[in-house]
Amino acid sequence: MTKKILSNILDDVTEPQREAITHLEGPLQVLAGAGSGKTRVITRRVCYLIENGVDPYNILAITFTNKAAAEMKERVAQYYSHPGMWISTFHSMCARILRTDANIERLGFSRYFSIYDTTDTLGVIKTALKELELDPTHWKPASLAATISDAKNRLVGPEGLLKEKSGYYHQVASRVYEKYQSMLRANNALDFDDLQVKLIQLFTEHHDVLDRYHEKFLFILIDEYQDTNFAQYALQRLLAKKYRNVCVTGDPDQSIYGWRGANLGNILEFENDYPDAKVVWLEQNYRSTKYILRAASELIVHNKMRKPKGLWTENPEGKTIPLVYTDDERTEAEEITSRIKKLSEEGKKYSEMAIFYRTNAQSRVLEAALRKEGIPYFIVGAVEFYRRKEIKDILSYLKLLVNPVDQSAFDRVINTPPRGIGQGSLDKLKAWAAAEGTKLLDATACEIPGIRGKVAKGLKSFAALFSKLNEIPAYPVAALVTGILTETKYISYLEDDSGEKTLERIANVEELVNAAEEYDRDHPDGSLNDFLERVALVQDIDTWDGHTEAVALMTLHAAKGLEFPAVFICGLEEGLLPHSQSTQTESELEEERRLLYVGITRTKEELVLSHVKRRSRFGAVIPSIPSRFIDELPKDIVIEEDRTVLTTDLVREHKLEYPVDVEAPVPGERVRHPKFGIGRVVETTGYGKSLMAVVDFPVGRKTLLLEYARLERLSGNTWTHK
DNA sequence: TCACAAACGCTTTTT
DNA sequence: GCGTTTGTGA
Repeated sequence: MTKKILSNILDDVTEPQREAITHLEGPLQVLAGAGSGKTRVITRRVCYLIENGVDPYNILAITFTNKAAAEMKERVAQYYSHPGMWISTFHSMCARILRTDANIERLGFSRYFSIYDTTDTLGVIKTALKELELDPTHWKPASLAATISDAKNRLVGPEGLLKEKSGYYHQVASRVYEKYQSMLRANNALDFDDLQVKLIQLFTEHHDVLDRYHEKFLFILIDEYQDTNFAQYALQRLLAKKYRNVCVTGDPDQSIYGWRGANLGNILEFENDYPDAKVVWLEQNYRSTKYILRAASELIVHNKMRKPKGLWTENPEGKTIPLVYTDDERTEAEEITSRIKKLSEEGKKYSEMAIFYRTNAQSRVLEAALRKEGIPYFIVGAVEFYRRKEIKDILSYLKLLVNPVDQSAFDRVINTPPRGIGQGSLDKLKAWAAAEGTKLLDATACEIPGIRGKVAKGLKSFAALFSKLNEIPAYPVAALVTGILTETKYISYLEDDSGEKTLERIANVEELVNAAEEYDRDHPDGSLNDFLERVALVQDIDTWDGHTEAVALMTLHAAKGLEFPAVFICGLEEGLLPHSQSTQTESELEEERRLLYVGITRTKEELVLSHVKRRSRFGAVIPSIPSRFIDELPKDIVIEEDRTVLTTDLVREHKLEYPVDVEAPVPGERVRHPKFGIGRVVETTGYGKSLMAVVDFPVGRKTLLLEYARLERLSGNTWTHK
């Protein structure tokens, strides 16, 4: 029996794959080219470990998405049941360890901590700014959030931030950072980054805990290692320190999360960290046709910072790659749609096709075109379900029940549905609670000086509501959610709003009840806490099962790790791909190139690229320049199909509906911007409403739409733009 | 306090 | 061009 499985595992693999699968102890690095059977190698290796007597309980596998984790579980289960084996993302693993064995209590939090998403984080930062009496129009909460997140991912604290960077901005950022952290602590909440930071802190400060996990995770596998950031790298080093049985897999050419702190160096320097590491290269591609692979390879060799590799395939040559050129994004969408229809008529399923784009904003037009033709589609990462207002409202009630000091959740529900409690009364309540040392939640049941009448009644009703909700058991979750809906009359609150979204909102709330029911069914020994944690850590991609009979629409980032027989990549234009915000440094540009590389290599058989002559952006029409990456693709297999009707002259002669009434600044001219200060104009593009200027400011290079940017001319007269 | 309108700022990618 | 924030009046 055992023999049979073993032969199964090694039956259909190539020599390099076998080497990786059968490597038992010591560090291992698998450099796996796109489509080289990496997932198969990882799952087979897990099986092989179990086969050789390793207890699944002692294996930790880290994947990039929950979806990938679920798939791996399923695949391993074909061979073995794997009780006790951990397959999860970094973030889920961190949350899970922190909540176990009173671990997080050692760091001064309770195990009922809330996990804050981007929206919650932004809210806390805004409150922090208010308390520090800083102007949020000048100190952008989003930018501060990014600075803080970046620091955390490098394991730099507020003091560290102050030390490493001079300048007023970082002084302020450091203060906000500190305030933000103390507020999170008061709320018993961790943000996404904290999950990792706190676990590292726990491991560093409490060696007994780390020792325990050394003995548990004897074998560690980390996938998509090229996209790990410094904190994740530190976790890897800590966890693998004792037994060094760490296997990392990845492809430097597919590193696309540099902007999120991912460090390509982690994968490039694995051999320095572990000089005795076995290195296996997987270079045979099983996914794509020869043409597709050649297009991808010829593109990626333009990256200078890279280890060269020779990806090859025995697959057939395949079809050439059309590069469709149309007038605008609408005709582009129509062209794609009609090709999808044609493929469908030829027998391809909709679920075998995907459209990739650089920015989410591009999905709207595509969606409209698909809907018009009645083609089913699924958008990965539209407005994420769990980030919607109505869903966050209900979840906030749940969060507050689990974690009564969660102020973010409190702020959200105190007047939702409306109870006549406005900002003024809320401030009074908070001040009083702080002075009395009372919990905010308890304060709602108290007599507050200065609060009478309608507001006092509203507070009382909230207190009564909450004690009622507290009587409902926390599990099953679905019953509690239904209880909240009934007691708060949430549905009729939604119905009071006569807007167009009302029906959709109600449907969403019902969907949440379904999700809770599903959770209860799948997790008989679950808990509300666990449900909330899963919800907080869902990724867009997780909600897509891949079996639905629909065309998949997603960003190039979301496409990582997937494959489709037919792929459309649209918007191959300067400013979009590469994106205008990512062309300042060579490494940013190389990441953009890798992004297109990832997109191309998702394709099995048919690839269609497209770009347009002019595109709407910020509501204005802007002429587009073909992406520089187009020139880097092999001309004999990437064939342009010009479907444009408008001539360039028509565009130039302003036959379009917008007027030309903006006087352009001249390159070299000095200008002042209300936020960025004084800068020098580098170049101008477009005309009329779409006139833009590229300006170098002390804070960096910015592209500004002149109609909106309040640019002031420093030399000579002020020009007017109406 | 809340509803509505006007102004604003903005889009890169996400755990 | 849109969703969010801010300002105004009842």
